Amino acid sequence: MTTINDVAARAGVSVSTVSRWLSGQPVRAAEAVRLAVDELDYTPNVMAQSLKSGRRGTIGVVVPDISNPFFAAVVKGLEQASRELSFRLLLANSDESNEREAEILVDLTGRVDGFILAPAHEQDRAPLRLREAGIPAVLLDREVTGGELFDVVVVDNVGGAASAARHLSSLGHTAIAMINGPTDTTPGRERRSGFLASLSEADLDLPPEYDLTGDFREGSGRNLTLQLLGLPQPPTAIFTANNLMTVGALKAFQSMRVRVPQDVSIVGFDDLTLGSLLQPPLTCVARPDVEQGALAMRLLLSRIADRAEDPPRRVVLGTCLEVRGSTAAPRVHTARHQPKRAGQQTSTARS
Amino acid sequence: MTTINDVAARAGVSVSTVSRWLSGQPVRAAEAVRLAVDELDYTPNVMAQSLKSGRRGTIGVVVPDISNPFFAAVVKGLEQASRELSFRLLLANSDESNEREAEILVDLTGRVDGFILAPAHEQDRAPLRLREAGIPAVLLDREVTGGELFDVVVVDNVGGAASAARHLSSLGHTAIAMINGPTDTTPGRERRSGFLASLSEADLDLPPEYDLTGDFREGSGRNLTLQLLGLPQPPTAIFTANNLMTVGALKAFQSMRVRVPQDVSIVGFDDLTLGSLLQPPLTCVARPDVEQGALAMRLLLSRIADRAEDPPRRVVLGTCLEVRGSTAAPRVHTARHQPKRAGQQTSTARS
DNA sequence: CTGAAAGCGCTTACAG
DNA sequence: CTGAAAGCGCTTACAG
Repeated sequence: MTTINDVAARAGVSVSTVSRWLSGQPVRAAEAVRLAVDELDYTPNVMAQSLKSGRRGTIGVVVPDISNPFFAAVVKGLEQASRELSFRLLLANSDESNEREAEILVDLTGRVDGFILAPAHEQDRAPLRLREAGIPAVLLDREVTGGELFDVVVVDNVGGAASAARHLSSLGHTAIAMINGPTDTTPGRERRSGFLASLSEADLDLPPEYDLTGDFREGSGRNLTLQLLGLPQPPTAIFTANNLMTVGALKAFQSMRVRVPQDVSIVGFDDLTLGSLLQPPLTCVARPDVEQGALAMRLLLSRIADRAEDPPRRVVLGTCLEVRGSTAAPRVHTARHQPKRAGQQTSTARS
Repeated sequence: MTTINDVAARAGVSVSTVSRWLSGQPVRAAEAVRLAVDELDYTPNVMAQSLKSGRRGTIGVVVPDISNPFFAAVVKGLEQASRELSFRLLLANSDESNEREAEILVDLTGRVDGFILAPAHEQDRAPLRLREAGIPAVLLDREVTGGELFDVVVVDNVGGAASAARHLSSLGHTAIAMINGPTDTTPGRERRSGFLASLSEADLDLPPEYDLTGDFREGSGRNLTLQLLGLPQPPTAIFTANNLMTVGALKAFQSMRVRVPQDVSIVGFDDLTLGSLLQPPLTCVARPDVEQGALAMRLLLSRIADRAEDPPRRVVLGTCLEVRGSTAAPRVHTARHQPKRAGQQTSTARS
């Protein structure tokens, strides 16, 4: 390992001079230093630099599920934006667990200059300690109670869910169910409230048996959909509150040979890679992902650069309802309970 | 910032003793040290520890595209396995660019104890410098010429592609096309050779107009499929060499209203999240992903732990052909050029 | 612009 | 088991 001392000796200057040259300051023996660095193939020891300067050049990124396509896209945006300003990403997966998240935070603190965090739950206390410790952090996609002092980049969950509810009710649905994420997460809480508000504007309510809570993963979307389908009065439309649960719902439909949108309409929060390729194509609430990551990273890095105690910034990104083929007007509500109409239904369905 | 000196003073011992206690060595004043650490809420400075010990506790991970679901799953496996042994992940996205990859490698060297690398191209020279520098690295999913000394975890590309070709030829297809990835990548080269070998076993060949090369991204899959569809003699079956290009092909089919499998059969390398939900469900060559990541990480960490110069290890994971609905026997080869049979075709297709 | 010197916070032989 | 001391490789006032 060649050190700054070797370079200094070779260039015939002091280590101070080499250090200055490295940091871009004007130096008389610039050429000699450059030559020595080249010949010795010298690279500064990053750990030593960090120890002295206190800068780590690294951002901690904590997401609940890196294999969720939404977060994968977010991480792509984070990586791009961080690269532009010569920062690196220390990535960790909390697996939707607040314990794991807390561990990660203490583990990474001291290795990073700041955090991008999508907390597992809104009640997580661990992120608050970041603020106390004066470590810059921006919350992404999810917030935390008591975290008013954090910079935040989120999506308009309320508006997005409301647009889904409005769409379904305007089609004439009255038996509408929701498969929501945990209400102790920001998306779960906000999508629920937006959906409910929009339903009640249409004078509809959400009976308990239609008001289901999953965990944002595929399995729960599947199981809760099966549960809905088994009801004496199944809903004619379902809103699934994120991409993975939508996938689960679609798989449940397939296994039960339920036809979309003839038997049931579905609208999901989040688009799917193959959403437009499905038969029928999926109606969904789309939103930016890569851009959200890039935005959050720029916000964090500017916060780190100008350590100014500017007031916390809050960015809310818009959603877009993509109306495709998985939603349609309901059939007469109790149709499937009227044997005399069965023939008619069937022929309609097969035409 | 409280330091080891503060703890030593408070506990009434030397810093050596505190340092020993921290590293788990037996110490007489253990209780006093523990108390001081607790009261002072002391956390060792990681940078200082690294500077002295030379250990960084971090693994560099370089993938071509983090938003590709395959690599997202791999990263999930990498993260899990690294966590088990108290290592962290410095993640970077080379964006399929070898220049970017080379930059990343020099940027991360000095910050990590080893690399997990999926090289952009097989001719990349940058990874070889890792070996020269004595930095442990395992190649994942992709290899590099001259990299025989690296540990490697790959999938049986040849066998997987061969099974796809065998499947198509056994269905009776003779006009089979391939949309491959760059042949300067391991998957591109090997999937091509496996596919070709299996075709020639069936006495089939791959004419130039059926032998297309994309870039493993969705856009190229789409464009090349459109190109195939525009041929005077379009193929009756297509093999797409990765998940993203398969998505592109499916979108091309949809936009051209080409019916699968009636008009054309498709088999893709890699399963898709919604693969089984498509209409028809996608026939594909499936393979492990999370497990591949976990395996590669364990290999690397064991290499770092026992710095033993064991001979390089090479792990080849198996694939599994999932026969679903997107492949079927071809219609009579020149059917669409025989107007007299058009009526028959149509009625068959609609039944 | 420059060099000598102190020090960032730790670990690790060394001698007890 | 323990402490004093050297040193990991750098950066940064300090005095010229």
